[in-house]
Amino acid sequence: MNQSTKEKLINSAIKVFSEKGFFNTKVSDIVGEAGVAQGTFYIYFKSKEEIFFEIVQMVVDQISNIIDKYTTYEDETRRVIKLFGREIFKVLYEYKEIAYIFFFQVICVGGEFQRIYFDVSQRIKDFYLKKLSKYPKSQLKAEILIGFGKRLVEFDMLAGNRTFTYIVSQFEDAVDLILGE
Amino acid sequence: MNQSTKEKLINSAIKVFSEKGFFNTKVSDIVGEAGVAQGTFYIYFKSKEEIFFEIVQMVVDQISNIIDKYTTYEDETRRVIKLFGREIFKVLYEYKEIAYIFFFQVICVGGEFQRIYFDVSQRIKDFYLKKLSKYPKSQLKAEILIGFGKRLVEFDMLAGNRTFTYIVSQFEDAVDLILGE
Amino acid sequence: MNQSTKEKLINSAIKVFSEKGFFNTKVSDIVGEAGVAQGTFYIYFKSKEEIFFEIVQMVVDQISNIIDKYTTYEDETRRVIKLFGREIFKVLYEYKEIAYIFFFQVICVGGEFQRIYFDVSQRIKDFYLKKLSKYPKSQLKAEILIGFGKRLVEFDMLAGNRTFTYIVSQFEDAVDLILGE
Amino acid sequence: MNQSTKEKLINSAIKVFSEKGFFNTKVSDIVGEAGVAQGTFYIYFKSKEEIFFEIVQMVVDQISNIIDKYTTYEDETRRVIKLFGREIFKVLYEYKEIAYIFFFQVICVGGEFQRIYFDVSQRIKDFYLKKLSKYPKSQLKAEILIGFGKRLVEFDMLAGNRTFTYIVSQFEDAVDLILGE
DNA sequence: TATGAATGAGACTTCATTCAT
DNA sequence: AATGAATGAAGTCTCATTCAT
Repeated sequence: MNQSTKEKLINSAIKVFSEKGFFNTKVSDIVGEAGVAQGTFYIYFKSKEEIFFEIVQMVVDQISNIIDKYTTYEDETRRVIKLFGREIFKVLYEYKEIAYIFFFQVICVGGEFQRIYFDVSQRIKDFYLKKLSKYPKSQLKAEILIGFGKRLVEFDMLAGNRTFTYIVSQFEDAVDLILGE
Repeated sequence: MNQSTKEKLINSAIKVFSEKGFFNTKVSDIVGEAGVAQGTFYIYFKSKEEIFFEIVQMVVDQISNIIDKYTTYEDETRRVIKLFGREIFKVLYEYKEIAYIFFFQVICVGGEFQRIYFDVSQRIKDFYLKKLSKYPKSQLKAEILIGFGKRLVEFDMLAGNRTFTYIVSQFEDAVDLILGE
Repeated sequence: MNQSTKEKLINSAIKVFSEKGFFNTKVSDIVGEAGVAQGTFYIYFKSKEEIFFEIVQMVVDQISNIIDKYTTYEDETRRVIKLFGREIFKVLYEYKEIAYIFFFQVICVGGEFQRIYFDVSQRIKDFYLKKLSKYPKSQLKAEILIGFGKRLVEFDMLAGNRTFTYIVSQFEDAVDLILGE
Repeated sequence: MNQSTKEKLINSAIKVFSEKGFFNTKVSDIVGEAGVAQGTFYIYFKSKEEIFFEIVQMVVDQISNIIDKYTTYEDETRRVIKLFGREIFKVLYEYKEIAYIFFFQVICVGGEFQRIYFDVSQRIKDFYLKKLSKYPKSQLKAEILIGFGKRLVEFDMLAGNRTFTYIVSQFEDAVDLILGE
């Protein structure tokens, strides 16, 4: 079956938002890219904010799922964290454009989006904290891991365009360094 | 002496940009806050971009100076890095609103601003790299330090409103953890 | 038997027009109320104007019939006028929503509708004139009766929601006052 | 001094509203008539509703003043009512276009405007009631006078374009007929 | 007949920028 | 330098109407 019109709009919006940013994107850019009429947009979305929200929600949901999955995953800490990281990076790598939007646009849009961003961030931190609870300086280590993870996404994956393998190996090296050994 | 009109405009712009973000700020907000007429703005700035640029340049200059200062500063690595960090945090702490703009707005505006942002980031990384050149895994350690530093600024200083002392002590702990001991 | 689709549309349109007015009513409101699809509307009506026209025509026809009936009705003037009034009020009372549309919406829509409105008004006036032709100041009395009748409809029946009996008795009192006794 | 821009807009709006009605008037019609740019409209008025409101308020104020003036005016009832009517008609005659808007547009726009319309109507009725309080059937007579007055405005003055003298003499005749003699 | 997604013209509104004073 | 009214391009959004199924 063909892509539904709504899907076409979502995909076009992802493309355009990631190219020009939220504020520099006009609804006319999105419909132009999708090849539908201006009015069609408003059948599916109340506003530009709404389609942006749906897109952001996609990343948030994916990340949430991974957090949930590994929160209850029983294994050696170091292993769990590495697997968790690998999976997060995999999703973000696969949906780079959406990841770009999430990491580089969400904060600026303000309003509820800022909250969503910090919320996800907090949940990742809580995840690390829980896993590291038996380690000394768990708080500090959690912060370092999350800071480095974000750095990897923003600079190596999105801006630097490094390979997935590189990202993951960097992360694993960092885990080893921080957890000792 | 009184603030010059241009200074008034810059200060108002800093306030408003940091409250509402670049795109949600109207020139009329800036002049309203400054208490001058709409037209006066264009005597001092060619456009909204230009005043934003001047503000961004203020942080960039400060950071650049600190980088330059410590690049040629000869002392034990760990000490240099800690002093460097302390000074960076001090400036950002003092000019929180400008820091907010730099960390949360610059990337979204796009165009040359994105370049400026990554440029500063790169120079800090080069600084760390140079200082850590004798350490094993210097590349990784530099990345971790910079990622954690940014995390401290964004989450603890700007979003979380922690004290300056807290920020600095966290940073120093991280340096010790990462450089060993 | 079931209401035909066209009847459903007419009835829904009457409801919605009388609630929101012609201009504030969307075709989507009408079809929504009727429970049919948007496109169905255009099978039965060329445009929003056309369904409005059909509705207006319903009142106009009813009033016309009553005028015709009493124009050739031979009896004492006072009696004829009272009976005529009673019957007009009865129809309007029964179809309050349509009456509302006729009295409060038709003039604003402009175009041919304004003409229709003044046309009906003129015919009622002619009716009164004819019936009162033997009375002194027949012209003035006709005008007073028609002005008062309209007032009764607009303020007491439609806006004020008075009973049918009240309306009629007011009208009869006025007839007596104006024709003497 | 020249007409201020706001005055130009008000005058153009009066012209256009009275020609095409509220809903068929576009802001672009008003600014076109006034010879100013589209954006200029929004310096002075928040919306089309707002300029309409200001115009409606002009009639309401004038009528209110006349009501106030004659409410406390002591003289023979018949004389007071005739003078009151004459003055009301004079104002409406002088500002026919605004009167047209008030009598033929206000009801349709809905919302607060409907309330304003019925409010004025009620105050005129109260005025008549007070003046006629010593007369038998004062309620009925008040209603008749107001119904006829409105008829005169709508059909003779606005639609029929009769002279001011004609309107006033009709009204005075009606007063005499209704109050006796 | 009936559907309802799609269209696109056209309205409203905002706001960076200009310019005469 | 300073003003602030005016501009108009550009964007958002609505909705009557069409049309393929």
